[in-house]
Amino acid sequence: MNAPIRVLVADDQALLRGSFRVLVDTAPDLVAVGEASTGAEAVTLARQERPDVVLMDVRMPVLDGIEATRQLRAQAETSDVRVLILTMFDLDEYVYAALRAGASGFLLKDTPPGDLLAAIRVVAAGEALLAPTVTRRLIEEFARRPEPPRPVSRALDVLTERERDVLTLIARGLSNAEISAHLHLSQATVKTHVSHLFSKLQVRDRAQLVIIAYETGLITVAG
Amino acid sequence: MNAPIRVLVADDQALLRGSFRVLVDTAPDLVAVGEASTGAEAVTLARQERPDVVLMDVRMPVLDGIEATRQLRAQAETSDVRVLILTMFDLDEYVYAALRAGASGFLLKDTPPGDLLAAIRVVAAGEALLAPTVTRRLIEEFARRPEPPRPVSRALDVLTERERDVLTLIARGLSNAEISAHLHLSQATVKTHVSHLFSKLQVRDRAQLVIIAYETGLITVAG
DNA sequence: ACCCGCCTCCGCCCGGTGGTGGAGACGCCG
DNA sequence: CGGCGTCTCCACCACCGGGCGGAGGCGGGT
Repeated sequence: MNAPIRVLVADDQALLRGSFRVLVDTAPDLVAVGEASTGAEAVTLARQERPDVVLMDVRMPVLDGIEATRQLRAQAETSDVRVLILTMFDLDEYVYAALRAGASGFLLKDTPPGDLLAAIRVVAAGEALLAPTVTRRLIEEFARRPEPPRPVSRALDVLTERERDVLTLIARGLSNAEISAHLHLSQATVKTHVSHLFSKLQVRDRAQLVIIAYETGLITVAG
Repeated sequence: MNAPIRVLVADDQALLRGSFRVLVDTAPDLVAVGEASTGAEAVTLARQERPDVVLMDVRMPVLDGIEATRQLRAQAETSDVRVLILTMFDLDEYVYAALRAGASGFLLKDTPPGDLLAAIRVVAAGEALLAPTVTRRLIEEFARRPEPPRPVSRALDVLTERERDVLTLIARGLSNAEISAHLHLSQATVKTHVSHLFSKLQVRDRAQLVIIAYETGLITVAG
């Protein structure tokens, strides 16, 4: 059998800390290697005890669980530690911040003991696990966010190649004169293309063209 | 006791379909209400049988599970159906596409029977559930999305509140006249604000203001 | 050969945009 | 109180931007 999974419990409530410790030690393949009552303590203890998993409360004095997670994951010595966040409240801010801080899991404190132990094993194995409500909202957030299949082509494939060139430069902030120089065209030609862009894209002025360029993904913010 | 959870099984392999059906019917609170061997079949059957949960394979003839999910979630009559994706492979493309299509869960076919039944109950309750490996990668993907690190204030905090108002409307494509109407100002005032924006932000025209609005995050693409 | 779409260019007109300079009202603060 | 910043408004002017109509070359498709 493999070495037991080393678990560190960080929570400012002694009672909860104790019961988690007992729970962990009832499992033959898990061993509690320490308790911390603040985030700072958790970080230093983790350096000494080298746990595989830290059960971390969100709300703790001195250093909250989110920030403690961030520090653990950022420091070379402890960056292989998996953090399982345990909280009373599954508030969005907590969840997103925790996941970004590098947590591998997010469970509510009313999780059945057996599930919690299973979660520790999952997290120790390098996988991740979330409470169902958290999963749902993460999915919603994910689905709502970044639609890579931008309707780029959808809206812009009516344009000719040249028109797309001009649109791109407009979206870079160039004037008609600058575009004509840039593409070795006369200003008249540029104006023609611009007019075609207006009618094809159903807009009024170049400012609205810039909007379309961003909204369709022809231009991206970081670019 | 509540009414049993109605489950529809969609998979092109008859053997698998059958065993899932048997499994579902062993649970007293679950009832299998139909089987579909294609995505199209799943969609039409879901309209008749009104299941609470559809167990959906990704790879199916005629209409794949992703697209079938999208159709189920899009149609008013079946949009309250929860879809639980079951697949052999937890490929990234499948996962992301499925979640965006509106799936409430994503499990591998080697999931223990008990876990699968539990997952069906979770999904039927309106929550969500993912296989641990899927969860891990969703979190990574989510964390990698570099949250709007608002350089907004950095560049735009030299602006007065009113100027930001005007900038926002410019970035929506409004003309000076429209802005004046929108903010109950005279066009002269709007022009003043716009001029201030030009000098403060070191740009030449409103098209370039739109660019800045997007680049600083004052305006975001999804909005 | 013919048509059609794209790219290129031209002239004319005019209106919104943008530059400059100034002014009054209000609230804040030393 | 007297400055200071913000918000509001005005007038004048120049020019770029945009609408409109027209035209020629060029390549692809029927």
